[in-house]
Amino acid sequence: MSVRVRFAPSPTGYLHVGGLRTALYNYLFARRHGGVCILRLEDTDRTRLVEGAMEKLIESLAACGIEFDESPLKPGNHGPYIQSERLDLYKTHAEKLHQSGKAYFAFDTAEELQAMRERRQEQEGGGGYDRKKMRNEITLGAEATQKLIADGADHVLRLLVPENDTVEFEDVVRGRISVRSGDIDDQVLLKSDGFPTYHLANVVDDHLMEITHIIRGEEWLPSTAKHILLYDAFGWEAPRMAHLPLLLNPDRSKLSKRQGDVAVEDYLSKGYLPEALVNFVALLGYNPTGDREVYSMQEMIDLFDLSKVNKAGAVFDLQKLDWMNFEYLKNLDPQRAARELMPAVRAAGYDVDADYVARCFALLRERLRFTADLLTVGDYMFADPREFEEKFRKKHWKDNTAELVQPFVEQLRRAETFDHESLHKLAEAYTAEHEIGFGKLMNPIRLMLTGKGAGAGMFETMELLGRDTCMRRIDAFLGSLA
RNA sequence: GGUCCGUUGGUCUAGUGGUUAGGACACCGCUCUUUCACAGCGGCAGCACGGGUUCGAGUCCCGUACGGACUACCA
Repeated sequence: MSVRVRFAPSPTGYLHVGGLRTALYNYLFARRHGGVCILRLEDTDRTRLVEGAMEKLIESLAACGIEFDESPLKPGNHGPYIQSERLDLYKTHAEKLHQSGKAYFAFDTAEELQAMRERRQEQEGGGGYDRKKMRNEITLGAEATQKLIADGADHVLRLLVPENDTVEFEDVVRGRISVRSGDIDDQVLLKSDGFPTYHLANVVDDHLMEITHIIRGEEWLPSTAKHILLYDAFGWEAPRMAHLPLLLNPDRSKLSKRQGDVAVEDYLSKGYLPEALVNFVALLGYNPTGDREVYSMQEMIDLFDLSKVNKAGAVFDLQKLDWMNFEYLKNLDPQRAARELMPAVRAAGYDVDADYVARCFALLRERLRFTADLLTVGDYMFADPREFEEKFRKKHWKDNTAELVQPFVEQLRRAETFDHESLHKLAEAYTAEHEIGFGKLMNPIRLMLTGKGAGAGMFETMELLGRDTCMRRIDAFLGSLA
């Protein structure tokens, strides 16, 4: 049987980084095994609909290189792929469950349920839905139940959980898990608005869509027993389960908005490269080899092994993300960087072309954290410096510096060629002749040309800037001293 | 409270009975050097605890502690 997996987010309006990892593992697993990866939208909560959420989700996923074989935008043979368009399916399956005596109707109000919970908490130290004491098909009988429904009473359908049973299943990452059925609540399957709950919709869809492996976050582990019960009730075989460890805040609680960014789009708009984010997130709770950190998508696919996924949650460490991003930044194609930078370059009013920006990026990339830093870290590549760092100036510009540098400046003005190699030779000859250290000459030049004490090699910088710009800046600086 | 799950340096991890417990981030130091970076080299630091099983346990079993998730007509 060929592998079919799905990523099934609810449309909250953004893609959570934890969701990104879940989607990624599903994608990797499918690709690794020549299977199919499906995107299904779980929008059964009508109170939490967000406009345009699906498009955003798909966009973020696509930006990270995750594409689906079947999705709402690319239907296959198992559609529809949006749960709100599958209501009839849930209804007919719920009916089957009711007819076979595996589920029953209930009429309790929210207040009654609340009161019941408080009572059980106090008197019995907890417990789920008390089916023998509440208003439902079991206490009321079939006839009264039918009449109530016919009269239009609000009702839900609940799963009749067997009393003395043990639910067991094998999780790919956690091994055998077993739960006593007595500890499982009579879960609501159909809500009073006619929509299914997650549990029903999920099970019905996974079966109908012929999902072979459910790969999802650990927060679903406690619900899985309920789902197994549902598969049993339908007489279906359950897919293989794999519950991924949670992504954690630094304080080891579940990764949340309160403690930082959780949306993929937040990271992308801050300038993290999607490849880096994906690589980073892939290694949270998993490492295919243990002695490497950087993997291309193809390598991750080739090496992916679900059984190697860790059991413990992993802290989302921004410092390591930064490092990972830098690893990708160092190898980023300068032309691509330039392309992404051009709008900002134009907006800043700099009259340079993409090729120049690309060369600047190649020169300065090792001093950037994000691509966009080029415009600040390397501002002097685009405009003459207006300010000169006081500390650097004090340290490298002494009373006799102008005098010492003057002849070299004239050599620069007349130099036959202005490429970095000949400039380097020129400077070497000059410092040798005047018996001064290299820094004595180059630091003042750096100051005059860039205004700051941090930057790429001076000769490469000068070559890129060009002679006219260099001389203009030097003359301006020297002129301002008088 | 109950149920379930987890626990290798500060963080991410490799490790499936015999290793001087490996790698990475961060941190510290050194080297390189025209600045800042990069790079290279070195250092700090770990198997939660207690019992078993075994000739031998980070690895297997039990317990304890700690942590987390779940406990909705949300997903």
